[in-house]
Amino acid sequence: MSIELEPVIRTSLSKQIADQIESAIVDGSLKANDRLPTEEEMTQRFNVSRATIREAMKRLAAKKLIRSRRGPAGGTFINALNAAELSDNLITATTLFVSMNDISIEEISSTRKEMETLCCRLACQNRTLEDLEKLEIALVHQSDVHISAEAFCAADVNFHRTLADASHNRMLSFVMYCLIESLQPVANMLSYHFRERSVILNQHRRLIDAVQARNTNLATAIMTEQINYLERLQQDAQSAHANRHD
Amino acid sequence: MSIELEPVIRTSLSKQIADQIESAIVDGSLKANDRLPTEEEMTQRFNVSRATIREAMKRLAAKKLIRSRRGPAGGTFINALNAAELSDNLITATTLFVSMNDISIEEISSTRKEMETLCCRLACQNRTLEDLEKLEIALVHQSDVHISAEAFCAADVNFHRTLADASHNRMLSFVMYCLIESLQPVANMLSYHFRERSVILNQHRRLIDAVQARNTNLATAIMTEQINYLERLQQDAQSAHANRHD
DNA sequence: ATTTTCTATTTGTCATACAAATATAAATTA
DNA sequence: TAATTTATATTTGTATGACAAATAGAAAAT
Repeated sequence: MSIELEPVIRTSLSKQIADQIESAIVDGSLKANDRLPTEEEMTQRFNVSRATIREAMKRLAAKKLIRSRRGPAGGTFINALNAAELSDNLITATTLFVSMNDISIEEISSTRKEMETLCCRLACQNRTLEDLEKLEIALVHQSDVHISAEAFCAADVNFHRTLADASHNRMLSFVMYCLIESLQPVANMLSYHFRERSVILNQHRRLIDAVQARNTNLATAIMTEQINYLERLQQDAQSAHANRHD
Repeated sequence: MSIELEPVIRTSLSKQIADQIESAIVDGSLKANDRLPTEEEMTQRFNVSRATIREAMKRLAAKKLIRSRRGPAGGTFINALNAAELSDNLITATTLFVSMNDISIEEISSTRKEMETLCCRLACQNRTLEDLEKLEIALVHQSDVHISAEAFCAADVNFHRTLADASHNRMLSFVMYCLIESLQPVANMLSYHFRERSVILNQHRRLIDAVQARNTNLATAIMTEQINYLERLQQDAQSAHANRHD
């Protein structure tokens, strides 16, 4: 027989259920802090076992779309997602993308350069006194000579995030979080050396001043200088590493 | 008694297991297409029930980190993640971010404008003949007058993605996927009207020609024109909507 | 009035069984 | 012999039932 049979799509029940609920969240029929039915109720509603319901819930929990609590007033609730939580997801995804697809330093670096200079332009335009204060605080933290390499890196991420926030464009901030994190391995490497630390700190000092003065050209120039500097350092480290293996 | 007791952190077992495996993927100890032990083996390895292992697996599956297949040569495998699959995750996150945080049209639009013009610049520099062919095909699909509004939107997303890919910067492509999708509701709205469709199609036509001629200024100008056009349309629609409720 | 205890509810985990898919080996057929 | 079919073992998918742990609110005791 040569009848063309539709290939039966067999998606697991837990995925189907998770997808249904996710759609309901995205299209707004389920709102933040809404409570889902209990697992027991859902077994009846969807006519599947509790194990299946639970697997569906874990799928949603992995995306931070829901949270669960035990007890009488407990249950499963839709999460209100802020930028920090969501960017967590983005960062894992971006990190994996970079490592699994062999994205070159140049690709990351050039994208980041363009976007960070965009942040600088907007920060010069839109920065408030509060933004300047936050940048100063971030720089003070990063300037502490006693902090570990990890702490220096975290402080560096924080400085760049603060700068992104000063653009007063939340969409841009959101996207920047990925990129800042993606170039972090470099900073991680170099922060062991105090000489490189001071170069970075000096650039950040001048960057704040330029943003304060709303000097866009100067600010973008300093940012470009920093990212070029980081790119060069990483390339040097890579070629040194390659030579060791010859 | 006033002893300071460490608050016992009680993370669910399934989350702990999922996190362990995710770390192993991120740090490279688990590579693409590696096979995880069978669920039965993992119950023994982690000393938990199979249900718990399965909940952990579903958490990873939700992030597309693993895939599973039944049967003797089946099992659970680490996924090789390409941009398209990962951007799926990003798009949900971005869509939720935009809807839950009331990100304004201006914020999305200005970010997209900057980044799409960046794509144009790089596309003019780096485009190959293959890229041009792909853009032509994308435009042909979008030009079909018989397609539905949804299909027109999908074709529009495809065109902009193809343009992003023509930049030959995969990091940039990756980030662009979020933004293209974020402005999609607008396109969705206007694609019902054939007059607006033809405006978009005309802009795309000129865009391809400009990229082919490597005319950066012209390409970026057309892109800016399109995004401004979309922004204006959405603002008009919003104010019309607001007036209805006065 | 305050504290303690009880109780009911809900998620978290475990154990076992069977269904469904599927690759490989074995048996059958042309 | 070669191709096809059938059996078999393996692995994930689903169902069921039970109990543990957390916890909010009611009831009881102080």
